[in-house]
Amino acid sequence: MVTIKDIAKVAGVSPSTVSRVISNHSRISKATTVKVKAIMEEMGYHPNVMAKSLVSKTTRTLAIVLPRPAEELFQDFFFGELLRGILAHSTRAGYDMLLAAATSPADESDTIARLVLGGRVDGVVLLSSRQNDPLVSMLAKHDFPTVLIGRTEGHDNIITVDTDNILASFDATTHLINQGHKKIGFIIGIPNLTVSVDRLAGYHKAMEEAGLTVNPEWIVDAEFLQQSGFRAMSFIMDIADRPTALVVIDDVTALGVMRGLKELDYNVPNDISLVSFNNIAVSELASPAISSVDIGTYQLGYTASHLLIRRIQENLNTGARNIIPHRLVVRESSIKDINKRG
Amino acid sequence: MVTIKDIAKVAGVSPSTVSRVISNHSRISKATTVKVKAIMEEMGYHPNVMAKSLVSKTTRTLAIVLPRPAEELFQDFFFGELLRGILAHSTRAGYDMLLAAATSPADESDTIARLVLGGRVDGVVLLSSRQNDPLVSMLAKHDFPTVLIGRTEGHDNIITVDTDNILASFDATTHLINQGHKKIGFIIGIPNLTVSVDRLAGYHKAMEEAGLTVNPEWIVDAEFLQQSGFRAMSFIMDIADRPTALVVIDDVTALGVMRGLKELDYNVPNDISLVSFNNIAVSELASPAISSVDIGTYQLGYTASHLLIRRIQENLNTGARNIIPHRLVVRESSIKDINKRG
DNA sequence: CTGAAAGCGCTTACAG
DNA sequence: CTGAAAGCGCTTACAG
Repeated sequence: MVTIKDIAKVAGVSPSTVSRVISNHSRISKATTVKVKAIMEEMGYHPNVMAKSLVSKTTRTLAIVLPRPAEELFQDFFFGELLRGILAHSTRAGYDMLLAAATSPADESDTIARLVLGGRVDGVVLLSSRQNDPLVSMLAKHDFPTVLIGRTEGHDNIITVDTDNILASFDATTHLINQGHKKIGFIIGIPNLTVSVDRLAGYHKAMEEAGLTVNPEWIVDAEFLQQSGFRAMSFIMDIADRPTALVVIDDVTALGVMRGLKELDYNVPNDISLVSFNNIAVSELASPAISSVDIGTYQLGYTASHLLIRRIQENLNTGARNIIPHRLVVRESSIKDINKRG
Repeated sequence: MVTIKDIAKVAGVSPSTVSRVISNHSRISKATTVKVKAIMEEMGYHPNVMAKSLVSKTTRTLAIVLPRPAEELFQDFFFGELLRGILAHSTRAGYDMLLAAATSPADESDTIARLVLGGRVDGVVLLSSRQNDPLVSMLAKHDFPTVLIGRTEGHDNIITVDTDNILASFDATTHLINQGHKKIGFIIGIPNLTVSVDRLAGYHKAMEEAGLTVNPEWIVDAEFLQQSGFRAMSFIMDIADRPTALVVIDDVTALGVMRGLKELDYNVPNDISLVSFNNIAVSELASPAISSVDIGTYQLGYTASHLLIRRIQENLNTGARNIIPHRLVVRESSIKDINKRG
């Protein structure tokens, strides 16, 4: 491995000078710069990242903390799209991303502590928020640069980027109401995620404002996993007073729901209509195509990375909540009497 | 930030001793060990990762290199599942994963050079293989610990983990032949990926062994992207001598194909049968459910990580190709006359 | 414009 | 069983 000293020796200058050439220091003569750069090129010099980090106390690396059940995580295009947005910006800004997974809840804090307190990363991206997440408190306590995709309360040094999930769910529900539905169910996901809480709240709000009553049986706990979506759906169709439309927590669950409905010989949208969230690529490819709230997933990731890096570099706290706009994409699953060919 | 010196001072020992306690050195008295550990705990000591790396010349970090069009990458559950397998093992082995994306082809080599030659990572995972990939040559030249998911030729210091894609495709095609099909088409993906090349070869082999001729028009270039799958399909159905079955390069493309067929009022599997690859979660949820070759994606990732870390730690070269077995999962899309309810 | 020196936080022969 | 010293490869005041 060729070091700064080797270059210095060959170039006949001091290591300090080589270092200054590398960092484009202003007070270095054109001549030395050119000579040293040529020698670096020739000898295949590559600066040792660790040594640099040790003295600069910065790593140009961000940690992406995967929500605990990494199992489910990658089942969903959603996280892929989020990662894509994060990577797009951070790569451009010259930051590397460290993927931090945890094997167990206890292990999660240890892993983060090791990375954060061990000086391995300059900032942290949290991909989802649970209510009262101890990880968030810990990061806030250390005042460590952190961006959370979702929301949290009582930590004003944690940057958050979020969808207005209450409004998004209000919009989705209202769309179904406008289609003439009065009995609308809701398939919820992992209960303690803030996203689940908020989307459920938006649904209730829309129902209430429209003067519609909600039968508690219409609200079914599912998981993001497809199988559970299926189970949830079998359950809901057996209710005597069953809904004619469903708001589903996300697209993958919606696929499971539709699959189950089909096996039970129900037609979507005619027997039961359906709207979901995230607008992942497959929602367009499903049959029928799924109406879904596009939450600008890529944009969420991109913005998160952007705000975090600004916080790190300029110590700018972008405070409070940063909301990415959403928009409902209406497709076949929520519109009866659609023109069909053939 | 509390350092080894701070601990040493408080404990009344030398920094060397503290260091030895941390690394569980054998010749340290029980008493000192206990005392020092207590103080570390009390003062909230966390070893500086960079300093440690600088002297040990090892980082306990692996780079995952994302195939250039990261755009497409995350469109596919497949890569998510692969990542999941990689992470599962590497986390367990105490390695961190660095996600390396490249904005442009030229940039890709630079990024890797920086990470590899700058001593930032101990090993590299390549997620897919193109033919004659310069990145592979570069890594091989430096004899840098590398595992490639896919295959390559002429570099015996590159560990590879792969599916026997020729056989997998042979099996898929043969399955359709056994269902009585004689005219079978093939929807290919990105052409210069080894996986595309191999799956096409397996298809040809099966057709040939069955004494069936292939109409070149039946082989359609698509992309992994769904839209292209759709386009490819519209094209193929307009051929006079059109196929009655299709082998499709992967599940996401297959979804696009099925979507298009449905819009053109063709029934799968009755008008045209279909088999694809990867067996991602949605292939089971689609209507009809898609027959797909399960290539043990998680296992591919897990094994890749395992072999790479073994190579790093024990300098064991696992040589040649490591093949993960596959198995065809038959579902509705390739079986006519399936019993349907209702 | 450039160099000598100190130091980032750790590890590890060497000596005792 | 433990300490003093040198060193990993870099940066950055300080001095000239």
